[in-house]
Amino acid sequence: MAEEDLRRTRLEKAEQWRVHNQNPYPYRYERTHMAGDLQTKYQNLENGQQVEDAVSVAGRIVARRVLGSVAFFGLQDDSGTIQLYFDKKRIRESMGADAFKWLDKLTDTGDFIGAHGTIRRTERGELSVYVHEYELLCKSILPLPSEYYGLADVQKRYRQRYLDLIANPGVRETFRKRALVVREIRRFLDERGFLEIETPVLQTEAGGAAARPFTTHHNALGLDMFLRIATELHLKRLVVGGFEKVYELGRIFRNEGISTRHNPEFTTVEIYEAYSDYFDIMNLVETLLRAVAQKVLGATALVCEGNTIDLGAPFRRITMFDLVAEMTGVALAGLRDAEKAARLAEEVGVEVPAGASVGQILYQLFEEKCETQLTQPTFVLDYPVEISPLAKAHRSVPDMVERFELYINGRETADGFSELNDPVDQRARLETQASAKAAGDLEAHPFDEDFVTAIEHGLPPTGGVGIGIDRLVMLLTDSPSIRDVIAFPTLRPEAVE
RNA sequence: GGGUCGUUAGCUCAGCGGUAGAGCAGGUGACUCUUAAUCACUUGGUCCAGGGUUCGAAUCCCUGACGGCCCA
Repeated sequence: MAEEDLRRTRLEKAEQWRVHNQNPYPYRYERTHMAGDLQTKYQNLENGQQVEDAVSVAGRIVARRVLGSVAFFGLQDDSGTIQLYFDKKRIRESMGADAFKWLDKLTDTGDFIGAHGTIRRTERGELSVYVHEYELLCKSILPLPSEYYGLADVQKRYRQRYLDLIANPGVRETFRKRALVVREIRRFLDERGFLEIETPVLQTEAGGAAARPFTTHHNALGLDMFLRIATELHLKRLVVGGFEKVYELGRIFRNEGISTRHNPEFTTVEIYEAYSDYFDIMNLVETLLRAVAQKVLGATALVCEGNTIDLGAPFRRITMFDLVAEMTGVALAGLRDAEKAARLAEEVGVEVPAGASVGQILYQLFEEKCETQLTQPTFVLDYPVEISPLAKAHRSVPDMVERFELYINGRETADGFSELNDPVDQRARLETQASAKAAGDLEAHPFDEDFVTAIEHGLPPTGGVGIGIDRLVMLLTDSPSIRDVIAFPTLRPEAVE
């Protein structure tokens, strides 16, 4: 039947309720119990047994089976499902002659209903509310996806996520876990004395990461502005200002392609701690991830994409030099001759652009040959200075900085460093970035004078890290696409006629 | 951005050059313990859009839209 006809049929049913003096859109319902709690409470009730405990439940009708003088409805609420058992005789006695007929003729799956009755487990073992009285709470006028097949159309799942949530069990669970992850991270940090401070989303310079920003415009100021691509530069200003432990968990925006691992808006938590270096921060991250997994999954081992991943064991820590040497056989440590490094890279099949430095070649080897193979949690240490303009120079290795990235299941999950607090070095690094930007590098960092000024006032020794919440949730829920962990992922609008 | 696959009833899908189909949902009727209830009858289509080839196109070709997957 055409959608228009289905809608009309249901609108007529709504009208019939009005004719019978029932508002199909009433204002409230006095619910006493949740479906999931009842399932737990009466799990030992035997088939065919009933108790006289009075309950009122409310939710969406997700299944309907009317057998003539008896009816079974599946009711879904936020906590789970429970069956409603209607007996024509009983409904007639408590609600009048036509009440059972209305139930049969004027309700559909998708409607919301409230039901008051007693508890009974049917002969066939389904826990039910044996209904005395029911009340329509909302007449829906569009049909639900198939109860049996669920909703498979990927586009529809993302564009009409509410249908996905109703029809596909597991989707709700993913978003529930996401909320737990966020809550646990905040609890973990708050408990350790970190302060969450919100920093601007609208900025006149979008810095703190190598990425292209979204642009927007402030009308009253007549000013083009950018959406933030990181929270780093403002959080460090707060450390300059004397907040020694700060973090922000929130949305950032990067104007880049969309893939199973990238959404233009995504969530990170950035954490800064004064008087710490990147080793302290690695310890913090390791403890944090373990605590989150324990809270959300009840375990520190998990399975993602068929890989068993152990967050309980100490995370491996290895320098990028050593890792590249181990996985590709190319040993670049101590090498200063870029041309020789390029030849070594090409021998293992990695093409490097002309003029690339040893550091850039190292990083390229790492990206192409190592990254995706890091299944178990691995901190990769010490990055080339060229690609890390906000990290502090390495205390013992020239041309490198004290930076780590955490890889889990082949995906970058966290990025942290001993923060650069030498103002002269910081100014020079950003000047280099600004020249690259002027020369056409769209992802180069902009020069942020105000930030450099803050650093000139003195940033104590500080360690910091950013953790990708979306990727962490993907890991913990075994979701293959970032769209599975973002309720409303970015999609092109459908064509309008 | 490139390659590739997909888009047919409200949902899930078949049909792949000769009158658009099935199951579920919907409608009518039967049925007092169903579980994808069952049984009978039945309504429902811009076959993503536009162009082309053909006596004839959901089907073949081209262009476009949106999406999945792989690659960058």
